[in-house]
Amino acid sequence: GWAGEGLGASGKNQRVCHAAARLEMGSLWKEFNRLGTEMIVTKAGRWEQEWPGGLPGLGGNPLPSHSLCRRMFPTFQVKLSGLDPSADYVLLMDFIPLDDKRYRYAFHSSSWLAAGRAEPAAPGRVHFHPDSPAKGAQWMRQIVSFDKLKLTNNLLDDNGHIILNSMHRYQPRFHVVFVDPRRDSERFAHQNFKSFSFPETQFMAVTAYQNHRITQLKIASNPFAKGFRDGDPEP
Amino acid sequence: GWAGEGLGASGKNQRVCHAAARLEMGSLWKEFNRLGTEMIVTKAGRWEQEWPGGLPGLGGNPLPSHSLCRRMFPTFQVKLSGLDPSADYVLLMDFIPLDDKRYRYAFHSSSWLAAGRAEPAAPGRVHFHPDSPAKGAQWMRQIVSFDKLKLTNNLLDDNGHIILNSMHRYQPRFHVVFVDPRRDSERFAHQNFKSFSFPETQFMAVTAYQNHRITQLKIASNPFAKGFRDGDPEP
DNA sequence: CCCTTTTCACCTAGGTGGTAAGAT
DNA sequence: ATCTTACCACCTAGGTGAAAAGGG
Repeated sequence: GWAGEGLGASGKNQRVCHAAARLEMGSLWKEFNRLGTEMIVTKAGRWEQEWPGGLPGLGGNPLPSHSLCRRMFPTFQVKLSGLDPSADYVLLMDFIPLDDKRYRYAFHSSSWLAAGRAEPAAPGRVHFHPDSPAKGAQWMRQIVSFDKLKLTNNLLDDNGHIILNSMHRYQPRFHVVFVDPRRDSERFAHQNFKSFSFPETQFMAVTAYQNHRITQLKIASNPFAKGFRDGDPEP
Repeated sequence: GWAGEGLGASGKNQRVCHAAARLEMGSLWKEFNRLGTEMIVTKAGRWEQEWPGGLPGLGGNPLPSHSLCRRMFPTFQVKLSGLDPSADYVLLMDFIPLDDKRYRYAFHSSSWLAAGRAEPAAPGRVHFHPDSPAKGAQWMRQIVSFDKLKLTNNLLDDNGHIILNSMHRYQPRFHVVFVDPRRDSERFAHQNFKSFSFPETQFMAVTAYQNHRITQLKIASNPFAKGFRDGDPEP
């Protein structure tokens, strides 16, 4: 029989097997997905700002006022339920290649075309939600937002950002991990997490927007892009 | 003898008895303290923004774009050492009245005068550092900054801010609390924390600055007040 | 008179896509 | 030709003390 921590029918720990995640802003994600979501990736963590050959008289590098790496928009946000309110959980995200292709955008037909095999995959990083670890009760209290997550195409990034290849497609994944207090918790690692993938959140990584309708939807829906909106304000 | 968790000579748990905290920006604190540090307290959490009698046609209150409660300047920041890197700690602050007096500022003599007994003390709140709980290693890795801590004179504040009486003197206190994993940890609560008070951080709560030299030092040293600086820039 | 509240211009800090130049 | 980078104006968000208005 199963002793100690109870296991659900799925072979998962009871602390995670009932966990459920609802994607927030689902209609916005679907609107982007219908057009083919694009997410900007840039280089420029701190190291990028070094003077090419060093510059005498200046101690250290002129650090940029803010990191130039880009967040996702829409932001990945979920409403959680089914957690044990008093148990500890870590929440994290990763990004998996949707295929092994490289793409290019055909402007004349306004469509994406496969253009060869994928480049070598970047080191597979994960992004821990900065509030981790926290109790189930706290995670379920309100929407969990991954708005600190940043994307880069810099293979040498040392700021812990998510590294993606431009012109490749990705599927964001979301993981709920129960922090098992048992001494030999490693033995149960495979039972202690539950993962979620929302197909409407898949996207193409780009260094500049290709599809003009994506650009327009970003401008229309991202508050930080308000400066590029034409007249017609809609409240 | 002492069984289980070891206790130091102080009767404190070994996890906290070696903890040490160094106040950051000590010279700036001392400069303020020499003049008599003042900290602004305001009302205006969200509830303050309600329309007096309610306004038809508007769903809910017009929430302010940002809370009007004020942070401390200088910010209370410490560098920690002597923690157990792998143990969990909660860090928090509270504020204790330095005496039972009310004060007024005599402009002619540029000095503070006692002016009667203290008003009833506000409910004694604490401010948990938002990264709590975290491992000793993480707390010790870099300076711990209480820059999210906000002060208010609103006795009915429901945003969890620190409530202080204007024209009263306070001593900030800093507490390191070991998160005891034992079932009966309540029994050891008195052994599991260590507190720190830095005399140079004591201050007078005010609704508007009284001492002009304090105002000038705030303007000179707080980046957010740069707009009020006269010429002479000093890098 | 003393103290508090409100509103404001002016900052810090950082998230947008546009644009032109650069790289391959 | 295609893709990437650097810099920019223009936003959001929010932390300053000044000044005027308000209240006892």
